[in-house]
Amino acid sequence: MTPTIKDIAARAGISYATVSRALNGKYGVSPRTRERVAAIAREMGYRPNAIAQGLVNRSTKTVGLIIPDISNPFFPRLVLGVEDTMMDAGYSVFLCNSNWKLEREKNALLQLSRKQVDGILISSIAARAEEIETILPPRIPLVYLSSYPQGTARSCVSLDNIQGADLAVSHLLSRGRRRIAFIGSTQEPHSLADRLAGYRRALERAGVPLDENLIILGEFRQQSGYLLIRRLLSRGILLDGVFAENDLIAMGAVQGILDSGRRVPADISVIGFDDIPIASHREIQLSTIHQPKYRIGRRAAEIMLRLLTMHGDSHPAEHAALEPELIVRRST
Amino acid sequence: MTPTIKDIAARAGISYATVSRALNGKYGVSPRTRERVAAIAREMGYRPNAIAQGLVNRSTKTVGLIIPDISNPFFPRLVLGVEDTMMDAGYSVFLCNSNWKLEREKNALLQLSRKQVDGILISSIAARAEEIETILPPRIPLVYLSSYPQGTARSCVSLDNIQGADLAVSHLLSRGRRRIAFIGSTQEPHSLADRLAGYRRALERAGVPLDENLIILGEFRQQSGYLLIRRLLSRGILLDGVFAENDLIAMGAVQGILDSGRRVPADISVIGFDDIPIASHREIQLSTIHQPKYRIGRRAAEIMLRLLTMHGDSHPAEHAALEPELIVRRST
DNA sequence: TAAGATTCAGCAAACGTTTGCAAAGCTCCC
DNA sequence: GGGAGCTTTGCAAACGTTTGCTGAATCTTA
Repeated sequence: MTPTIKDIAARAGISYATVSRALNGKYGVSPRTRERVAAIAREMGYRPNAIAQGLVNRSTKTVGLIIPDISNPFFPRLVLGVEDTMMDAGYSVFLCNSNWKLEREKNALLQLSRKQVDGILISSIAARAEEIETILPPRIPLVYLSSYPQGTARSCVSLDNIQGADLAVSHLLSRGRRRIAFIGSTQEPHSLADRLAGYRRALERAGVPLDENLIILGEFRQQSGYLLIRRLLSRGILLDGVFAENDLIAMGAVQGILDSGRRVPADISVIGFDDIPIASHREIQLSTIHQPKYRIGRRAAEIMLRLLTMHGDSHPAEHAALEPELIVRRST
Repeated sequence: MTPTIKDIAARAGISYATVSRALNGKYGVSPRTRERVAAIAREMGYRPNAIAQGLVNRSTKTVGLIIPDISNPFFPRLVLGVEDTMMDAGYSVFLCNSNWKLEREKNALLQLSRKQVDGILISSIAARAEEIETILPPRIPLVYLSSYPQGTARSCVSLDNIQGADLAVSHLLSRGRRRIAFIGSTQEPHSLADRLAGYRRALERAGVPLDENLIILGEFRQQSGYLLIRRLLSRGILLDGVFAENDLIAMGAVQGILDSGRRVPADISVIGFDDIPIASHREIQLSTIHQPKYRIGRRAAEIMLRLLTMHGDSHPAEHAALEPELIVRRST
């Protein structure tokens, strides 16, 4: 059995309350006993039981991080950003993958609240805040990152998606493209809405008429981009540009375009979103909107830490909207 | 405040012991009170406090997962495999990134043991088992995945690295290559040793003399592969094949070779290891040794679950060595 | 109807900590 | 030498559960 505070107390011939105080550097312990306790603790290989501490302190030094899918290349650096900063602050993080399912997201929220996490960071796929926030006790710190539901009063860290989409589409327009398809995913309703809004805004500002036939939706996967663009092209619909809601879709679209005998970017320019690592690869060179994934994670974690230390006094929600950045590469 | 078992008891006018038994389906509660308790619990939105349960049950339904770097494309699917299966079994998982540093790995181990995790899965960079196993209380279930230290008596799930390297190098030999460089990383000593052993074995069997100048080491990064191969080529060392310890290095090597004016695979064939997602991309087409990352994760988690339910009675270590699979693509 | 068996519920201890309060010991000064 | 005032320590409750033991109530059976 691993030694407890009582074992140390017994060995030192003092009460375990004193041991606790000595170990925690609390006021009211003589330097002599403090040292003695420290020595014995070291010798016995004592490790504080964080569960017991959590029970009495009502704080577990633990947060939950919910994302759709760690194997999607957008998320690893986001997660790393969170993990690094939380770790540095002495917190552990529970990672939960929702697999793009609201049910699993809710379930993760439930499990995390049972586990008494001190806070939750979530890249949510929920469309509306009530869908998930009602699951949680109202005072638990919650920070959205990268994607958040409509109508939330909680802190968010994300890119300005409207602006980003606008940037992407404007770039295509500046390349003389006029028939620009939008290929998106229904998996993240709120991101979709924003990026679609940016798409519309850019077209409108340029005076290019919107063609609803050019808007098609699937999933955030390469396969999806491939199939959707092929279907579009095979229906004989004219287009000279594609704005994909993420890079995976964009890459699939590029393949689909090539496979249908057209050239990229000569015939059709393609731009994605996210700037996942592979997009910059020499053989791929996908134009895209850069998202500073690690920074988003770090920033969200920093906000979380602030909420955590504020210890309940008024939660002024912080909405950090990072600036999107256009990355022009070979595909446009 | 979230309601506790006592609040329910008060509301139902019974002792909280009975509530506990009712909620847990324990023997000795009449159907009537059982139902009443369930109803009240539901109505009050009761959530069992897993921390309190953990304290008395001495089990937290939580495991730790330590990997070097989630942003390395090898790990996400591994992590997903673990997370999915542990989640299904009702466990939560703490994710820790060691950033390839032994110190951080040890620190994660320490934190996890403080947090009273029921078990630990680790993709360790430690060279020898003592370096890390001495940190842990001896009875805690520990499973290595993908990479493990020398001299451990714990369960492991990994590819047969020697066999995999042999396969890769034999493939290059079968393509008529005789001057085959090995580009590896010092970051995982044990994997390195095995893959180097496989490299040697294949050469020896083919009667091809080993040239120590062809063995160079750096890190598991693309950049590293690029720089190392360029250095090699610029020194005028002849070679017609490269076996890289992982795909990232291999991809860097391919770039380096191209940039120095040689062709792949015409002048120099390149094969990697891992089969990360990008390796199969149409524009990349890297030959490699496939690692079933998700399956490794799942398998390790399954072993963990078995250890967890065996509840301490004799830990027969299980060493699962999965079969490597050669994937031939354009780079060879 | 009474004794024995069975069902149901409550008491209290335990898990490993932290911490408010009280007691004990010491120093110091008059 | 006797308090005052301070420092050091201990006692015990608390955090939210689970569970062994005991007792009360109910049911069986002869």
